[in-house]
Amino acid sequence: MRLYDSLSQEKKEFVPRDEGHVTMYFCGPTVYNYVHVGNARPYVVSMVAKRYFESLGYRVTLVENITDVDDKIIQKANAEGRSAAEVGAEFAQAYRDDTDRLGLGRPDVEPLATEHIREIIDLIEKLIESGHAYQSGLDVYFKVGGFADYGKLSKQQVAEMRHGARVGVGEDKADPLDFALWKGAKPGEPSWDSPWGAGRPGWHIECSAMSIKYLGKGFDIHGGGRDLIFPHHENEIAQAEGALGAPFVRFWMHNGMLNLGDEKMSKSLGNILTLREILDRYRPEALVMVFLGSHYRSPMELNTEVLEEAEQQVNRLRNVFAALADRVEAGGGAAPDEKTGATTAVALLERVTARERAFADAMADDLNTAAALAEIFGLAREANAALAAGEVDADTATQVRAKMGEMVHVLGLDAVAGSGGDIPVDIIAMAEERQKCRAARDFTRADELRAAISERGYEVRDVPGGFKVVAAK
RNA sequence: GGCGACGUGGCCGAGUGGCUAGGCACGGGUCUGCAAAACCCGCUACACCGGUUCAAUUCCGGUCGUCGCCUCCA
Repeated sequence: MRLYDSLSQEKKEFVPRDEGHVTMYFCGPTVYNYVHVGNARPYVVSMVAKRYFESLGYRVTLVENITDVDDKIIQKANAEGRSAAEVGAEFAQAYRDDTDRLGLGRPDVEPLATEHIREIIDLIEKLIESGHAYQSGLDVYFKVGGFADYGKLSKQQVAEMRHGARVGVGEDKADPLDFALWKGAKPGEPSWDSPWGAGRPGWHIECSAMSIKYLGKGFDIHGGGRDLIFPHHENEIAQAEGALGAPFVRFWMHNGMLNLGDEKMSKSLGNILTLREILDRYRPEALVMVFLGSHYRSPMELNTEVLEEAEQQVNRLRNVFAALADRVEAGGGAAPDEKTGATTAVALLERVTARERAFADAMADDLNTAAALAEIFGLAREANAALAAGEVDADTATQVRAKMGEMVHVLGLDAVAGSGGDIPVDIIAMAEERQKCRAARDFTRADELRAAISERGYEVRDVPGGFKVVAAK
């Protein structure tokens, strides 16, 4: 496959460092509150990438950190009279709960900064020994001027950056561009013992320390939002390569930002910004669908329109899976056909093969999920058409369903292939009652029953020889 | 000011030097007691101005506009 690397700014052929094993690290959220819906994008991108690599037969180790110590967490804790650890733990769990609802599974490792203080201190010591860092008062800073490649990821000129650089209060840096590796403890702050006294790690160092710990030097893919390119990832490179004396990462993968500026969203729904709120209003797979609909590197709109549209797209895929399942359940062969005859099922399987290939090509081209998704929709139309024509036998339906199931699985849309859950018996009873009314041509009563079923969140459809009840949403 | 991305049909959004993206919405039809689902048909675009080319939405230059980053925001 070919993967875009933000450092070289080009698509490159992706071959893992270790044969058969892909190593990935993504920057997760800082948990000072419920996560913003924007935090869901790198999570979804990384999980889909993992699934894709797995579909190619690779073993994948995906590490995604959770930053549970930083200024905002401390601020919130102090404002609420709680400990920073308590606030961090609460929202780290909320983050896991929220992303769990997306149904994509969990990264292989989700390290917390506070549980890796030892590794962080070790890395800082290495940087001091190699002359890349220095102690100043109770703080330790990285010496940017001593790292020749500084700026290579963000394409910034060090001299230019120096113009606008600010130095915060209480900081005593040799160069305004130097950044904190270790911050001496101030009153009311959580701290850990270190060779430089009690303090806490700077933001960037945890990712260098933890990614190296779990994935080693020169691992395959390091990802996160574009906005992290500078300073976060630039600094990670400086720290890691300064300490390792070797390349840190092989591919830098950055997802585009979400555009939430749509006034309709804020007007009608009151500024939905947290992932939690979105998931309370829309099916999780609809949000995943929205993410898949645009390329991961592109900026993306997120508003009520696109979410509602995605709900429709989810319905469409659900329907075709349900139709295939029904065909399988019905069993038997295809209805004899006048023109196309027995070859139609074969033709459909050929379409499946062609679509699978196009799907694979799209994903192999820098994870083009939008194009891959188009293949699934195309196949949905073809399968529906063949089903409607009665040209699909149960065996073919089984195969088509399995192949489509594999495709939606790679994209993390397993939910659309599911049975949709059991229909409550009383709903079934109402639908049966309705059938009797229809048979008796009591359409008024039949329509009342359908309305009642609809109010319970289900939809009854008349199909040849009976009826079908589906969850409305 | 510096770095980077981007301007596609009613909306979202892929992609390409000449060949239908896809979805949603909309209109017409088939089916149907009604409806839904599904299928068929229609809707055919590429900011603007130059240039290169037999041919540009697709390459090059410029203009206008939008967005992200430029010290701690995915």
